[in-house]
Amino acid sequence: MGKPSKNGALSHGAKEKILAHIKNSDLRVDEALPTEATLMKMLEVSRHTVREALALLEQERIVYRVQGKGTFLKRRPLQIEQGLEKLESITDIIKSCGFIPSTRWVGIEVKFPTTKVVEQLGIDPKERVITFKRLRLASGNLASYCVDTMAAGFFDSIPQEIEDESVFRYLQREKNIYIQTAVSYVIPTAPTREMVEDLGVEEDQLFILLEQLHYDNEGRPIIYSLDYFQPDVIRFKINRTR
Amino acid sequence: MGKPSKNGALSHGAKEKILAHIKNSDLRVDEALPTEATLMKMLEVSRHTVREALALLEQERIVYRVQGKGTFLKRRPLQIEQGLEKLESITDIIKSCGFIPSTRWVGIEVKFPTTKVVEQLGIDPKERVITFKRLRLASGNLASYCVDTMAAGFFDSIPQEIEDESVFRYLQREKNIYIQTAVSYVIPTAPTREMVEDLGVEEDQLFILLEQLHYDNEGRPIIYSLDYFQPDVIRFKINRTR
DNA sequence: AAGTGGTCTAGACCACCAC
DNA sequence: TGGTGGTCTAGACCACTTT
Repeated sequence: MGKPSKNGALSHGAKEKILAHIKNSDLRVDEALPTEATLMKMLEVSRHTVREALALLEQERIVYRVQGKGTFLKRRPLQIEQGLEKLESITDIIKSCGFIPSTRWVGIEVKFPTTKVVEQLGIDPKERVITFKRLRLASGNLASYCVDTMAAGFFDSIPQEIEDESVFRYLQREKNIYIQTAVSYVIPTAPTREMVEDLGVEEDQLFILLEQLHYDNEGRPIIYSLDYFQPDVIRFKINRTR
Repeated sequence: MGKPSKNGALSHGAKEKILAHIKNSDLRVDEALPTEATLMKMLEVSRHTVREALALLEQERIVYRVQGKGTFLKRRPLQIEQGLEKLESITDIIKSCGFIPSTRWVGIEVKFPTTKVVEQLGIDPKERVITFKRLRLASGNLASYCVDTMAAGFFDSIPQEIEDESVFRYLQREKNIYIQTAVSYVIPTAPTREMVEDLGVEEDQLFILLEQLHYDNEGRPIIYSLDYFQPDVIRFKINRTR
């Protein structure tokens, strides 16, 4: 019981048990959780493990802790919706909005990179890049137009495989590259000529352009993307913290 | 030396020493830091403290860790600019963009709340709210138009005091309320009629509207605000993480 | 097999809060 | 003064990577 078993299993399990306790005991907002000493006995783990579990709950904004007083249930618990600060594939964003994601391919191009792409991805100008242009649909409605560019070397062949799958998942599965962070610029914009002419978008429809550079867990730039979102369909939320 | 002294001093100090070591030893990107065992000896602290320090450096995206291999210097270290996911007062945002912040007051109103405000702030419809309307300037240029609404009870008198000071700092100093988080919606928008007529804004200028609800550290909603930003002046960046 | 980071235990003292 | 969370030490075993 007290032995360390799998990686992280104990503190994660402790967190879940504390969550269950919160629900079972019908704890209200701003009421105190059991003390750390109590939780040690309840869960039969060390104080360190209890504190790890509480740290997880604090990170998820479910509780707050006050030195000398105790640990308390935070307001609006379990309503923590993901915001833009959380990096998700667009596939997942659409899913979590309650829609069914689908993709309409506009085109795949393999060519030499523009200077902008060379600068952003830090690759050799003589190395080819691959560009995906896709429309992302949420339950059939246009949600966004996405242009993703990365080194062509990531794809051994023209990928029939990605069909409707997230590029994130493809890179992790096939290339063991984990996209961890992105730096995004938010730009309000009117649709490009290409979008009006080829995609039949209204000219006076406002879009949000996310210009993004995606990095893996070691900090290497991997994907440069331009995503034009229709704010009527996808509502942009950001959880900001000091 | 080995005694716990002030709160967090040791692990924080250890972090700073590791940072200094990174600079002194001219460590390059993707090169390994000293192992945890080595750092224990170097810094004369326990492994737990070393790991706390490394966890801080990892959170700040300065290093990454790989089980079984080591801890490595991340790419683009120390280039971590703040993005929108970091909640700052607009005063501070403008400062950190390298501009000199100033404020032009448009008006202060004390009145009964609209239903939207009642719902958002969760206050009594019979309780008065105070609304600040301000233009925020960055080195003289219009950066944003801000409409902030909160319970009038936070202000004992009509505040001459806030003059050019951030509302955040006022609330902390006078009311011991620490604004910790905000939930923001990003909406691309054309200027309102009020902005065109009263403030002389161009009609075809696109704005980003941030509709925000600010919470204190215990999760209580405190400020409801509408901020219209001119994206030409303030560039919106978000650091996204999985 | 050796070395590295990941997790867990047991025990200690400190800083802050309420009584 | 006693209780609470915050930090630190010492020691152990586990999981993953490299030799």
